[in-house]
Amino acid sequence: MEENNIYTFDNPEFRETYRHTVSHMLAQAMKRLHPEVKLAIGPAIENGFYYDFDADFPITPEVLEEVEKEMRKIAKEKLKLERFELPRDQAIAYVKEQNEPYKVELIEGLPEDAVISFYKQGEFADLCAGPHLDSTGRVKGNALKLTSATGAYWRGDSSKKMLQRVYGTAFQKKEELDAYLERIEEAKKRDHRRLGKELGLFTFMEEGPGFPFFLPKGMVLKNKLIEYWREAHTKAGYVEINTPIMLNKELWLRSGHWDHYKDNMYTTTIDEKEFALKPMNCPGGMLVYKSMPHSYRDLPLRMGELGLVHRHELSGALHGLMRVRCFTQDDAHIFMMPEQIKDEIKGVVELIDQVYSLFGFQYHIELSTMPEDHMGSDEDWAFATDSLRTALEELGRDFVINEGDGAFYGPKLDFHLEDSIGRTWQCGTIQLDMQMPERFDLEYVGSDGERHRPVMIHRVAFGSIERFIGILTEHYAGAFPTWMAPVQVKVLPITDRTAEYADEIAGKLAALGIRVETDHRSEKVGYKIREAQMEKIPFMVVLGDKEAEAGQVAVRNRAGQDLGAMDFSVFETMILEEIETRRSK
RNA sequence: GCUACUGUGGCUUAAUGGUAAAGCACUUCACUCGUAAUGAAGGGAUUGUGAGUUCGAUUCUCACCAGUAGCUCCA
Repeated sequence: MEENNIYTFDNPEFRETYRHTVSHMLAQAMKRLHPEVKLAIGPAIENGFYYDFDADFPITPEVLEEVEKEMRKIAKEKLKLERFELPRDQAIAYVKEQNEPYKVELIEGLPEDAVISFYKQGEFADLCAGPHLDSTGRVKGNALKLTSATGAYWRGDSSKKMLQRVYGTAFQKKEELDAYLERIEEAKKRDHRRLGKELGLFTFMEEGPGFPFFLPKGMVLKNKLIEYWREAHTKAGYVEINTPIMLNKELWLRSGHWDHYKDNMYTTTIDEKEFALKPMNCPGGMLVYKSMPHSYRDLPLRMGELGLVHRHELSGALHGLMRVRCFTQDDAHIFMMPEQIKDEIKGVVELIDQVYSLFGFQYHIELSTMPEDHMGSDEDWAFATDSLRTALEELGRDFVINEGDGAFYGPKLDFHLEDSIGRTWQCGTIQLDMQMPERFDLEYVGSDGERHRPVMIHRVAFGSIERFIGILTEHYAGAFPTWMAPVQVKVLPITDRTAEYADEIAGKLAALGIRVETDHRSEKVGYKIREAQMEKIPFMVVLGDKEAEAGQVAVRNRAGQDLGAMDFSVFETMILEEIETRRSK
């Protein structure tokens, strides 16, 4: 409009500057009310900002409220933000004088010749590279909110002191803040933990923290996903195996897990020998490969396994189905000759894309490179990493690089899906592994009659079936497509006179393999519809005297549309077509 | 694991230093009804577990267990 629109939240840089300034106001307000609190850092983040404090009292919701009030006051004071610079040693002296040890540490981490900038607003000045708004008066006091206070390690290092992090968000208009808070509330309604309970999909018990219990309806989801998985993988030329969930220590020593992953493994002693529950499926797969000789003609050998793995995750990391201590990986190990790597990787990327597309998911790919704790030579890592990168480039796929985040045995491509409140979860992964075949001394006989070492890809598409179900639940807000819906049709007789006819229709549907329930309670049809609706059942079949007489069915879908009375055969064709094509809308 | 918080019938919530209230769900009865809640009656909790303070605790304190938010870590 009259002003240049670079000063609106449509401009990400301005949004960041604005929220960064608000985070300084947060620090200023905190210092005014609690001068003894030490300041750490306070950046703008995705949906707001935070500031880390070292306070010797808990920052409770009451404290947040007071601080928030003070922040509004600071906005009203319209304090000018002024930048000033100091040479490094003077800067250190300055923050020492202010008694801010974390700031001292920050500056000491900067180069000798650095010029250090500060921003001053009223009585408060903070170390900062900027940029900032020119005045706290630009900040809309009633459109800012401190949302929570939690712990966070200094410099993200769990061996360092835990500070208290205050999260907040800020907008230019109160309506924008309200809309944002509303969105968060809406997202909570589709939280898979809540829906999982409401819809009777799965549950957790105190007796098994982090170990999900699947209820009959959740089991349908799991089985339908597996059914689809088998179908897609058979078509893509995979075979399937199954290996034990518990194997002896020697195997885990050999695979390297005992040295690199033991902290996360459940171990036990049987007949004075140590065993471990598998945290990954690969070693079992290696043994299967080794159990028979292989020719180059058999390669690539794509060996799938729905493997149940156990990992002792930290208690604080558990999160519904998204982060559990035992889960089913839709794993596969592909053994091949080095020249087959690129094409195989492309094939897997396309298979994963096909799976995610079925559900209409948005996702992004990350390429994770060599971590500090790793096995194998730098050359092997470079070759493997390059194969992954080239495959993606040839497919024209975008990806981001995640430096040093690979598995200890190889680099990987990770596929990340978004949940209902915008958090991303790693699901699919493709890991190139040049160590495991070496460790297990895997071989194939080449066209030259000589023995050669195969290369291996380790990959998952769903990632964890449990996590995938969690994400699907949020994605569909519990209204699963008909092909996987735990109950596909609910038959609702209007009066007892049509009870028998309802049973007949339900019987016909069941005979077609359709998951059907009948509501025989003596309630009004409106009530029965309401319940079926809340259970998010795709189709309701309402049966009254009219339908019974005409031998028809009156169909209603969960979108609230009354599709009217139709012959059973018409409904049958419609629903079967929807199921067979796995239509998601 | 760390920091903070939470824990009341199946679910959602209320209340109090003097042994718990409501709605939904459930059971029964009546009603036999046309596309998002018919009415009535009834059963069901020793307030996560253990210990302490107290004449008395579900309420206060401590420990443990589980969960929530985030950090660290990860599919």
